[in-house]
Amino acid sequence: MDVAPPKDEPELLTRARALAGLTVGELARRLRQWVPNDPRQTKGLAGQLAERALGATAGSQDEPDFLELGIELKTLPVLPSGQPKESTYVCTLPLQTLADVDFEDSAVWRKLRRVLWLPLEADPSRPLVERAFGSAFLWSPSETELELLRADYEEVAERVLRGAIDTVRGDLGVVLQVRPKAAHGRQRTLAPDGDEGFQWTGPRGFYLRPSFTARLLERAFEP
Amino acid sequence: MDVAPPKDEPELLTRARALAGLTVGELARRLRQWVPNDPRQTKGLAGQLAERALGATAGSQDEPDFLELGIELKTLPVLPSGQPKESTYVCTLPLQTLADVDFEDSAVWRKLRRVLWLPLEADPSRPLVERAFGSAFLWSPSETELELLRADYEEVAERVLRGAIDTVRGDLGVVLQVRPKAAHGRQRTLAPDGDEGFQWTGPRGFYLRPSFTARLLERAFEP
DNA sequence: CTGGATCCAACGCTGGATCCAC
DNA sequence: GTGGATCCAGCGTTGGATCCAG
Repeated sequence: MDVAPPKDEPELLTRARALAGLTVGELARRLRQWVPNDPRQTKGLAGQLAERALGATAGSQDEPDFLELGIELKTLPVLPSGQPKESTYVCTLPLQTLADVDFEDSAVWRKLRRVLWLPLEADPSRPLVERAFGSAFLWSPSETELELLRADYEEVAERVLRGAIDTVRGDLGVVLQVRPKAAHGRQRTLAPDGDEGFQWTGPRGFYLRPSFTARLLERAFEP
Repeated sequence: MDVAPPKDEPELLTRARALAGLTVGELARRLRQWVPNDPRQTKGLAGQLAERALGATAGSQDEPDFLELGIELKTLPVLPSGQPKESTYVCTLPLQTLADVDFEDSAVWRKLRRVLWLPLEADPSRPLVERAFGSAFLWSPSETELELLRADYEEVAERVLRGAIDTVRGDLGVVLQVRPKAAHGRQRTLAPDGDEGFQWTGPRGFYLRPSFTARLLERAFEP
C-alpha cells in the first residue's frame, strides 16, 4: 500500500489532492493501520499516514520529507471556522550546532522553503477517524513572509549564541515561535553559555503561530 | 526476584560465589526470564542475568556496574581447557570526548580498577542453558598489568588524537585490543581528524585479549 | 488562546558480549 | 586464534504533532 516517492512536484500535488475528502479512518484502513480512540495516543498519526500515502522518505533527519524535491509535508488542523486549530511544528532548535544567525543557513529555512500543506478537519466534537483531509496546496514564503520569518529566527539565534537560552520562551516571535519539544519535562540538553562552554536546558522546537498559517489558508482558498 | 545493591565488597563476593554451580537456565528460571535457543540471540544474556541476580545498578552509563563500590562485573567464558573462549569487552572508545592520553583519566581505568570476574562454562558443544557459572573472584591490576594496560591505552589515545583512527585496528595492543563495536557495519561516528575537525569512522570498543584474562584465571585458581 | 507539557513510533546509541570467516 | 561483524534490551532522541491548565 505504501508508494514510491513522487518524481516531481505536479505528481506530488496530484497525489495529495486525491486525499481530499478521505477521512483519517479510511486512509488508515487502506494502509492497514489501527487508530486508537484516545486523542492523546494519536498525536502525529494523521501526518504519518499522509507521509506513507504520498511516498515520503520516512525518518530522514532534519531534512524535507521529499528530499529530492526539497518539499516538506505539513498537515494543518483546521477548525469549522476555517482557523488553524494549532501551531505548526517546524523543526528542533539546534542548540549545539547553531553556528551563526543567518536564516538562509538554518534548518527552519530548509524546511519552509517549499511546503505542501495538507488541511485536516479538526472539529473537536468528532473523533479523529471521522475527520477528512482537505485540498492540499503548495506554498513558498512571499517576500514579506520571508522577512517576518527571518527577523524572528535571527532574534532567537542571537539569544542562543549569546547564552541567553533562558529568555527564549513561547512569548518570543511574531510568526515563528519557540516552545518546549520533548517526550517529558525532565528531558535535558545542552545550549551555549555565551562563553565557550555549555549550559543545561530543556529541548525546544520552532513552531509557526496559528495567525501565520491562517493567512496561508486564506490566500490558498480565497484568491 | 531482583535484589538491592550489595552494601560492601564482601557482601557482593558472597552473593557472586553463591552463583557457582548454577546453570544459566536455572538462574534465568529464578529471574523468570526466557532463554532463546539460537546462540546469536543470547549474546550478553548471561552477563545481564548475573547483573540482576547481584543487584547491579542497570543501565548506568560508562560507569562501573556497582557504582557505590567502584566495582565492574564481567562474566568470563571459559573453555573446558581452562582458557578464556573470547576476549572481554571493556568499554567504548570515546572518540569525540577523548581529551588527553592519560590512562588514569580514562574510562578503561575506571572500569578495570576493580573487577568482579564471574567465570562461565563455555563448552561449545553444550547449549547455553546448561552451562554453569564458576567461582567469582575480585581483581585489581598488579603493577605489571597496570603498565601493560597503560602502554596499550596511551598508544591508542595518541593515535586517535593525532587523527590516525584508521590505524587503530585489532592488531594493535599487547593486552588491550580495539575492535569494532556496533549493531552493524553501516554504523558511523565521528573521530578527530588531527586538525580541529572530525572525520567519519566506525565505532570501536576496548577489549582485553584472551591471553591477558588467562593469566588472571591462573592466578585466581592456582595460587 | 497562549504557551508549557506531553504522546507515539522509529531509529540510534550503549552496555551486555559472542559469532564466525579466514 | 584473530579480528572484523554482528545480536538483543533498554533507554534516549527526533520527527510526527496535539493536549490541556490557567
